Amino acid sequence: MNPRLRFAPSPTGYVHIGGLRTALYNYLYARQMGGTYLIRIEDTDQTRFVEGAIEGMINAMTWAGVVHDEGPFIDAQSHKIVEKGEFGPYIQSNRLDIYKKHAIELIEKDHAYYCFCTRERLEAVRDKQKEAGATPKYDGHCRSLSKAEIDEKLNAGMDHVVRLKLPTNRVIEFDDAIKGMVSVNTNDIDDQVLMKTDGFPTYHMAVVVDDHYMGITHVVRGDEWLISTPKHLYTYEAFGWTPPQFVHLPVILGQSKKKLSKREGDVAVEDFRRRGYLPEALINFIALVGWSPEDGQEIMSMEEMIAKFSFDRVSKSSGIFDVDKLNWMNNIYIKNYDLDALTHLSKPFLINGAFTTEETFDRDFTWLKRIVEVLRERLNKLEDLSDYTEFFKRNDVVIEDDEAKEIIEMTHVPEILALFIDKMMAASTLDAEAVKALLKEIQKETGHKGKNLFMPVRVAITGQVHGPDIAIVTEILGKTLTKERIDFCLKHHCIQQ
RNA sequence: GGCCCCUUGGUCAAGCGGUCAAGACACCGCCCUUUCACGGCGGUAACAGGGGUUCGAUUCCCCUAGGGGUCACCA
Repeated sequence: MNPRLRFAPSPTGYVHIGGLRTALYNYLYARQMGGTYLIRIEDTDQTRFVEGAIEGMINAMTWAGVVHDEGPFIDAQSHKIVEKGEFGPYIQSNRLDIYKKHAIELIEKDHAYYCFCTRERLEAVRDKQKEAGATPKYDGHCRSLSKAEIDEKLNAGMDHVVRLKLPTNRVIEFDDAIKGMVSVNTNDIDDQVLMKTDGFPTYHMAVVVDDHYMGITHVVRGDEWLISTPKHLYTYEAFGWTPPQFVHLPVILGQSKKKLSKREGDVAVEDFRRRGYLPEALINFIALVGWSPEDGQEIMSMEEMIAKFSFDRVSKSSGIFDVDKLNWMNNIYIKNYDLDALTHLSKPFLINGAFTTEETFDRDFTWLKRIVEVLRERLNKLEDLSDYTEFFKRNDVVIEDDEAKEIIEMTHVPEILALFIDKMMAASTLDAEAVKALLKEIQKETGHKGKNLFMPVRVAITGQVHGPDIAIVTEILGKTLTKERIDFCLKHHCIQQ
């Protein structure tokens, strides 16, 4: 059978980093098996729908490189959502008739029943159960209504839901691809609401029906669904359908060992994109939270992950999202990225760092590329470009700390700087090599060398005691800017002899 | 609280009865470097606890503890 997998998000906002991993694992397996990966939108809760969320999610997934074969896509021309694939509609709110028809089928087969209990009554029942120290559970009030009673209430137009009619005291067991054998007694599960008062299905109804009709062979989803799987299994049985293979993924926790949440920082893939994480790095990293390949390789392309992925190497326990390691990995990708492409990706941060503007970017491209080239090895994320180039934004030189202050105040500094300016202005070309040669000359002429020579120049130009090779910084700045800065420094920070 | 799942260094993780218990991130040294970063070399650091089974348990079973999930007309 041709494997078919799906990622089924609710359009309630952004794509959570955990959702990205779920989608990725679905994708990796589908690709490895030569199967199909599709996206289905689970928008059965009208109250939680967020405008534009579907588009946002599709964009985010596309950016990450986890691209689906079927489901909703954004049309390049109209920017409207269009569906591709034979198994649609892929948006659940467009499938209401299907769910309704199947709910009725279940009722007719006596595997589901109408329930007319009001929310108030249900709440009261729950409260009473809780008070008595029992587990809250539907009390089965409407389970055995007579045909006449049901018809009467229905005809009277009473609000109702449809509930699954679970058998009592039956153990439902299944073999999860990651967790292994899991068994739950139906006595511990509720008669799940399948159809809501508003005519929409609940998740539990919709997944089963959709996964069946969309030919889903492997349901790969978060751990939070593990407990409700027996309900789904029973529903498959009630319909007489063959259930798919279930694969429940461990959750991703934040640094505080709590479920990764907005409170702890970035959780949306859009956030990582905005900070200048490369999609290849983010994907590579997130794949490794909960899975590792047999050969232990850590840096992997999508193709390599597709080749190496397997569910039986996915961890059973939850993992912590370690930003330090993500940063390390992102740096590796940044260092090895195609320089032209990386420079383009760096555009917003270069603009922010005041190297260029929207208008001048193309004109300055070669120069900007050089900047990215010399800075890339120290970037954890493209966003850092703004920090590392902070000093370029100013026309004055701010002495960073006491260490820098001590250096710039040394008595021989004005002499060196004056010489440096003279020689620099006289130079025909000012590339890094020329600057080095020129510093060499100063060394010969003044006798100052090593730290005593290089550091004053560095501090005079940048105000800092660290940073890229000073010759390269000079090359990037050019004659005019370098001179301006040194002049400023001589005037304001140096002790004149 | 009931039910279900999980438990190797600070973190990600190899391991699937016999290993000096890999590797990576982070951290700490040293080297490279006329700064920083990169890179190279090295180091600190773990099988939650208790019972079994076995010639032998990190590995299999049970109990305890801890963590997580779930108990909605949310997904």
